[in-house]
Amino acid sequence: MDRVLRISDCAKLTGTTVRTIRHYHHVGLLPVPGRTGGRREYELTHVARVLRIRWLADAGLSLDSIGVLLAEEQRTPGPLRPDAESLHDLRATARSIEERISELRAQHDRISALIGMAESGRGLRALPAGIELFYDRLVRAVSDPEALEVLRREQRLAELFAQRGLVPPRLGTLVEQLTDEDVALIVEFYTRFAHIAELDESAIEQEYEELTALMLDWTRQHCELAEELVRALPAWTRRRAALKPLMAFTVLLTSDARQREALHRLSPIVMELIEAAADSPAAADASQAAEFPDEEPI
Amino acid sequence: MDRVLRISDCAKLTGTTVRTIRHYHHVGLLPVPGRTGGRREYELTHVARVLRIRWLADAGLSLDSIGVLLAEEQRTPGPLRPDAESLHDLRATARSIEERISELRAQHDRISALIGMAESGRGLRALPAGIELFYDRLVRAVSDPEALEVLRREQRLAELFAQRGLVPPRLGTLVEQLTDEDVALIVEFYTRFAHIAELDESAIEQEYEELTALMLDWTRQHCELAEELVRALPAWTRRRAALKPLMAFTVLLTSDARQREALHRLSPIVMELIEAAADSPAAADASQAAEFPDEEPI
DNA sequence: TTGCTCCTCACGTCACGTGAGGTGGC
DNA sequence: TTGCTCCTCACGTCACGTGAGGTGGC
Repeated sequence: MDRVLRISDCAKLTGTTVRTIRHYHHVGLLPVPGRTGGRREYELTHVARVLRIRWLADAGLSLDSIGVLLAEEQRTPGPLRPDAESLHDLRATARSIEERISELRAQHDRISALIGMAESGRGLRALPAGIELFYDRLVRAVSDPEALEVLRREQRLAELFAQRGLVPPRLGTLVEQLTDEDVALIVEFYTRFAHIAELDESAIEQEYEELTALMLDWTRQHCELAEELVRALPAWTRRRAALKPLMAFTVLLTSDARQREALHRLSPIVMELIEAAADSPAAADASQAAEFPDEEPI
Repeated sequence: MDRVLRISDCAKLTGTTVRTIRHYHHVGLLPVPGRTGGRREYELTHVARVLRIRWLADAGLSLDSIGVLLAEEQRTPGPLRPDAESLHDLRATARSIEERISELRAQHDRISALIGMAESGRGLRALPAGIELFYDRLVRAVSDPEALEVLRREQRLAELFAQRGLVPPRLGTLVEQLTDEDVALIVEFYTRFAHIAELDESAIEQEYEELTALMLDWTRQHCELAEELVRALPAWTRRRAALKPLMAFTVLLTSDARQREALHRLSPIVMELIEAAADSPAAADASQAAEFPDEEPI
């Protein structure tokens, strides 16, 4: 008198598909019922089992974990009582769900920014708008063509760094605080850097020192802003070791041998400045780090 | 003088792996550079291309979408300017990320509940605690062994329904409002239902009608609570068509033919009551629906 | 006889990870 | 000579979806 349940009935009653039922057979989660004329005949126990599987799967558990959990069921009927190992597994799964959610949130932030840029017709740029504007300011202030070329090259490099996630949005608002005086100084720096190759061998050593002094002076005079700029960087880029690959990258974009040499001379100074700023007491606040989380080093 | 970039350099500079670089070659996203002695020699263009790919991938775009987007780049150098189709694709991707996030949030809610139950030693149950307690109340109030059996069976059924997500937590708090008087009425109902098979053929028709009257009376006297109970159900279960498979399920658990017949007689009444409550003006508020979203019908 | 459901392989999904087995440069 | 990196297949991942090709019951 009992109506026979076919696989399609089982699927409908459990809100799944025929293929899902077969898959659970395949991975050994669901016993294969007896068959008549080749057709499987399901019973209520199968339906109940599938519902349990789906219930746990809807909580994000893998079929493997479900298998372990339901194996314990065999020994103790009634409500599932996960052992210590399964409880650990549940917690691990919960954590990985949380991680996945925050990854997806980060993705959503990024794609929303992309959509915003596409809609505004600005085109997709990795650099924050504030930094783009800052480069525009510099370009307007530069008269020397060689310096302009160096500047353009550096902007391309900055775009590449930004694509790697090394340029947090905060940096864009910070550079807007720079005065015309600051800009003039930076332009002077770029111009002298661009022409370093034309100097006599004897004058170059002197020029290195003067360029270094220029940087140190500015940093000393704008101590707070400089520290804020450094602290806006992702934490791992502030460590000396991490800057090495970044430098390698920069050097790759610089074809002139003298300019490369200059970079090799100047970079230790920059690193020292950054380390000093990063080690200052105010740098220890965790809020910045949370706002722009670390990524793996290059 | 230019240092040759090996595939490992390219991977390091872009923060990826050698395998990832090769994969991008394989799917045609990244041109394969020339080789010397079998080794590929990468240039800055390759590095820049990989960085762009990673940048977009980190925003959640598929490699296919990235391919389309970067194909537009060929025609117009400089910043990417997605056409209407790509913009549409960006929006679709953003939406699917949002959907995925809310799925994962639902999963997290469920697994958190499971962990809570496991920690409290209660065992994993799909039924809200309030409903478990309600069944305990009923069990204590029942003296008839046959009625107890029907009750136990119904609780098992409720657990299965709960695993399918048909029993929102809200229902648990609602049933706590039921008085001892209500419980007595429900116990009477179960007891008479359990003994329906023992009646004469002639008396059965009368019993059906009296059981129906019992239900209708209670519903009329507790109009508000009854409506709230119905509205707590997921929206799709409140439609007449959706209840059919649920009934099929219930009948499956009922082996006694007379009880089945009773179910077939009583179920249209229940459906009418539910439909009436669902159609009442107060039922149109969307907040309930959002709190417990619809799932696909069985 | 025509649909319908059922059956068993078996490949596809998405973005790579992970060996397997072999070669070239220091 | 020993590591190290490079190369090219090719299978594995996770939970099924989607045909392919064939059979049994109404």
